[in-house]
Amino acid sequence: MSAQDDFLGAKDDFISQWGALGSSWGISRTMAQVHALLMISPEPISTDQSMEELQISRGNAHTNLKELVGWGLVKIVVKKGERKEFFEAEKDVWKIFTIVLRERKRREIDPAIELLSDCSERSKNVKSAEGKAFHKQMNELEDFAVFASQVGETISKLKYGPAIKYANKFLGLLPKDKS
Amino acid sequence: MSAQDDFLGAKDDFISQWGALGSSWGISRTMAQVHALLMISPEPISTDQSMEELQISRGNAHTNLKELVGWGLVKIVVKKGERKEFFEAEKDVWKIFTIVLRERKRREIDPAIELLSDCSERSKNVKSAEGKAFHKQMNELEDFAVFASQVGETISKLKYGPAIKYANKFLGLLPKDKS
DNA sequence: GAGGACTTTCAGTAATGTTTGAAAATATGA
DNA sequence: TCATATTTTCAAACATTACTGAAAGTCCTC
Repeated sequence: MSAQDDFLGAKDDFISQWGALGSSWGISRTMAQVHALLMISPEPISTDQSMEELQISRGNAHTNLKELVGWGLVKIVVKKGERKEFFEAEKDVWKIFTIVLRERKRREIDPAIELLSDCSERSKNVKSAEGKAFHKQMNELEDFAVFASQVGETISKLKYGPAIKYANKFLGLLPKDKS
Repeated sequence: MSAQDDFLGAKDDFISQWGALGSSWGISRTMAQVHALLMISPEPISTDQSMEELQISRGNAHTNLKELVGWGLVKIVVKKGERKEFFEAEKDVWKIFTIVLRERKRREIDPAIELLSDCSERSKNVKSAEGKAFHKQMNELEDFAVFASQVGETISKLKYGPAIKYANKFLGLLPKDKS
């Protein structure tokens, strides 16, 4: 068993399990696998190469590659002399994180704020106990969502260095675990 | 159109849309709806009441209520003189957040760390360019995942007050937007 | 220990989400 | 312009997940 074989096995495991993890996020299994493949490929790869490596159909490869481009996680590169499009993933982990953070804020937190603010508004004059409890809960959820949104916004604008610096300061502020 | 009617409409919208949002997280639509229902109910509610309000089957109501109990988001309460079980959701928004944070860390980040660490190990001696790129990427992802795990751990242990205090200090550190 | 109130399970069904493959559209170069 | 390489679309097939309803299980109470 050579080191190269170890690596090839690890590569397959990474792609397959990254896919499984992706689906516990909101991302489809295949999209996560395509992303995994691109993330560990030193060279940009084509639709046909993805099809080959992941054993998926052209339509599937195409859709998922374009969706990743839509997320901003992957860029299209055109090699000179070639007609095909090639795809290259962002590899910097902090950049990947901020992209995903921004995208999920936009897709999940922002609509939640809208919902909560609307529900709060529509229940502000209600008299029943049930209604008052509802109004209060809507307000509290909205306040939290707005707060989370601001924190997300702030973090996504940071560079890696400052982020780590703040985080370490923050982590250090807590009492040490005395185990 | 009375204030009470406004509220009833808002309540239905909240339940239905909270469900839709839930499914963009890893949570099933119905589980999120049950959670929404419990979160806005001033009184604990029974399986039959959930079935009635959400128009779902007994089995479905039962499974989702118990799953919420499993997450720690809902508690079973027994009313004296009653044989039925009633269910009551945690309403404190910060507590809900820390419970979800901990649970998702356990389900998503921890397994990722294991995967990445394993892949890093198995590719440490490889010589090819592709293999070296893989090893590097695994290390960087692992470092980040461990870091995220620690931040999550720390936040989930905070009380709401200190969390807000730190966050405001943090938010204030960034240059103001000059628009 | 029988009867009823309630909970739990699960096989079958329904609903939803994903993938395929082939055809249509588009782009490229001679 | 045409032939061909490539991308894009999408209806139908497939896979996965969620839900139902009824039956089995549990736990009281008399």
